[in-house]
Order: sequence, then C-alpha cells, then structure tokens
Amino acid sequence: MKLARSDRGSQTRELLLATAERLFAEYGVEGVSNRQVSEAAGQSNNFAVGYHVGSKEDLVVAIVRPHAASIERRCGEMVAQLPDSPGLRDWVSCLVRPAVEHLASLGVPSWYARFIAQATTHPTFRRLVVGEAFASRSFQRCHEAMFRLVPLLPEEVRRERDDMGRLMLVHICAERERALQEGTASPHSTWESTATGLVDALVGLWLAPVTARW
Amino acid sequence: MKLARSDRGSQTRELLLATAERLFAEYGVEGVSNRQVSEAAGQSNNFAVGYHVGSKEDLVVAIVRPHAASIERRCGEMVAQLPDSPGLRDWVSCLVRPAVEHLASLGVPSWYARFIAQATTHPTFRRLVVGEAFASRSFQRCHEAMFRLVPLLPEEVRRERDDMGRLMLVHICAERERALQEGTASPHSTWESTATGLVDALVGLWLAPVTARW
DNA sequence: CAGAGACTAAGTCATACGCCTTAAAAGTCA
DNA sequence: TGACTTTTAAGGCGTATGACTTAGTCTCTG
Repeated sequence: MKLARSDRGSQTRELLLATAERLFAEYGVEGVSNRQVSEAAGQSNNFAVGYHVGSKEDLVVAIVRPHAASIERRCGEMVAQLPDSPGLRDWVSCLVRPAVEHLASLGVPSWYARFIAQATTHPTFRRLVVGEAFASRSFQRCHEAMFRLVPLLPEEVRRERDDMGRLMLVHICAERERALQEGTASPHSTWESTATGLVDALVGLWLAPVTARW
Repeated sequence: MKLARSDRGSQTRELLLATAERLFAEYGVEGVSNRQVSEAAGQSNNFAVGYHVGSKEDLVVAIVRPHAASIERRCGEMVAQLPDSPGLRDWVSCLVRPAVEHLASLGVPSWYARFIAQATTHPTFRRLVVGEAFASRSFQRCHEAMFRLVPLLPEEVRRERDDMGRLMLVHICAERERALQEGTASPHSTWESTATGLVDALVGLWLAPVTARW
C-alpha cells in the first residue's frame, strides 16, 4: 500500500514542522534559517525543508494549518452544544475556549501560542497567518452571533474591538505558554484560569460604553 | 566648541536609528541586518551601525529610548493637570493618550508603533524593550493609582489585565499606524479616535466582573 | 525479484553576513 | 600652521545562508 511509503516522508515532514515551530517560538521566525531547521531536525540534507515543505512562507502556513483545523473542530463541537438562545458570554467562550483547550492539549512545553503571536505581528507573515488561522467557518459564525448581541456599536468600534479581542487571545495565550514552561503551576489549572480570565475580559470589552467621537 | 564636532557624528547616528526603525517596522527586526541598515542610511561603511551604536540589541534600545522619554514627559504633564480625586478613566487616559499623542506627533508615515509591537513580541528582545519602554516613573504611578480604584481584583487578575491593557495599547496602535499609512483618513482624527476607543475598552476591561476560579 | 519512484545524505556554489582593518577626510585646538 | 582626534570610505576575511545537484537508499508494485 501507499501509506507506508509516504509515511516516512510525511513523518519527516511533520518532524520538520514541529522543529520549526519550536525554533521559531524560541528565536523568532526570521531568526531561524530553513537550514537550521533541517539540521535541528536531524536531517543531513540541509535543504530538507525546501524538499518537504517549500519556502519559509510555505513552512509557516504548514505549521498553522493543523492547529487551526483542530481549533476549528473544537469550536464547531462547542457551538453544537450551546444552550437555546445563548448569551454574549456563550459566544465569547466559543471563540476563546477552543483555542485555549487546544493549547492545553499540547502539553508542556508547547510552542504554538508564541509562534502564532510572532507570526501575526510580523509585517510580511501577518496576512498569511491571520487568513489561515482566523478565517474558519465556526469562528466566523461565532463572531456574527456575537455582533448581533451587541447591536449598539458603530461599525468602526465593532471592528476595533474585534481586533482587540483577537490580539488579547493570541498574546495572552503566548504569555501564559511562556509562564507555564518556566513556572511550576499545573498546566490544567493555568489554562483553565487563562480561559476564564480571557472570557471575563472580552465580555467586559464588548459591553464597555462607547464615547461619541468627533 | 565641541558641539560641531560631535554634531556630525550624532546626526549620522540619528539617521541610522531612524533608518533602522523604518526597516525594522517594514521587514521585521530579525529580517534586517546591521549591514543593510548602514547601507540604507547611505553610509559607505557597512559597519556604520557597529561604530555608532553597537550590536543589534544596542540598536533596538537606542531606538526605543528617545520615544520612551517623550511619552514619559507627556505622561508627567498629563498627570500634573489631573483634576482633584481623578477617576479610573482619568488614570487610564494618562496611560493611553501620551503614547498615542506621541505617535500622532510623528506624522505619517510613522514606524515606531509597528516597531515596538514586533520588538515586544520577539522572544529575545522582549525583556529589553518592555523594561525600557514601560518602566517610567509617571507610568508606574498611573498604574498604582489605577489599581487602587479597582481594589476588588485578586492579584493574579490584576496582573493579567495589566498585561492585556499593555498588549492592546501596543498592538492597536501598530494596526492604526499601518492603516493610517495605507488609508486616507486624516491623521489627527484617526489617532484621537484610537485613543478614545482604547480608553473606553480599557475602562471596560478593568471594570469587567470576575468569575471565581478553581 | 527487479525496477520505478520516493526519500535522504552529502556536498557545491554564489551571495550576504558580522566583524575588523586601513586609510583618507573632516574637524579641533596648541 | 601642525599635531591630534573623530568620523567616514573602502574593502578584506571567515562563516552561514538559500538554492541546487548528485549519488545512493529504502519501500512498494508489478
């Protein structure tokens, strides 16, 4: 069968992706060359990344994709179990918890949160990554449902607070991931507490009064 | 007199800093070599950065310092003009507006917000930059005053929301700076509106109810 | 089992890097 | 003016990079 043959290749590919994710989180996306990734993954061929994945942009996208899929799946499941006429807090939870629980499922140390924080902040990888990681169906649906529950906001403020929410989710997760690796707290309680804190904060953010402008 | 002599040198140095700030914001801090900075600044000596500033870490700190000083000055002035028994919103404004007004004063295009967003996200430059940019006296004072007005928060939540506020300030300013460069909105109204939006959001964040954990 | 295709090892090549040296130019002061 | 210091110009040196080639290994399929 074909699996066994393509297995070795795809194993190597996944090893490369995991290694790249870790190195990028530790030293910055631009701070690590494809060559270093190949060598750190134990490949004698310094062009292994080029062969199995492609350019650095391809590599970044390839790292994001499976994580995004897992989060999307969790998000879909959570939406399906929502009570009748869910409130703002329910929808916010559907945006926060799938991502946090995915990170929790990775164990310690995980690297994805720090990787994604950097990638979304980088001027050239930004578009690529945001499109890949935040454009899923369930995610979109939660956003729309959420907007309907805060109907008083002008479009501009809505967009602004949406940005704020995304930034908080990404970067707070990155900081917790770092703290978790350095510290002594139990992973589960830390991630659970992070999710609760984020949901509280995001609800407060969306419900904050709006000062008129101009 | 000595000024004239050191003038040429310090002018070159400042040209290097400004060039580096722009290139870092455009292509990422790690994506630009000191050599490229020297050459983009029109210096034939490709070691100009090394001569005038030092290592890349020194360069990053040197870029931050004057901006941080300007923001600190504005913050001090704003605190001095605060009304008697200022409210939460007043102290939040003292944390947000000095930074935003400093960015507005730079004109369009400015690069500092995007630079600082990346630098504070980078795993190795993080400590360096956060210490330099957010550790000023007036800033600390505003924080403490703010905390006294939200006394119910557990220490952990306080710290968490403090992180959130800092992240929002930095990254939202970076997004606005980018939008401003690409878009057509008048700079003043955009920055003013950004400040208002941030203050609204941060007040909402600090006043958000806290769910018990564990 | 033999051969085709997928994968890895090993290494080449031009380019770009950081760091450094040397020499000329610009500026200062006795 | 002439000795002295600071700054800039020009370029060398060893190393690391991305892109690529070639040779060989492994695994399945016919």
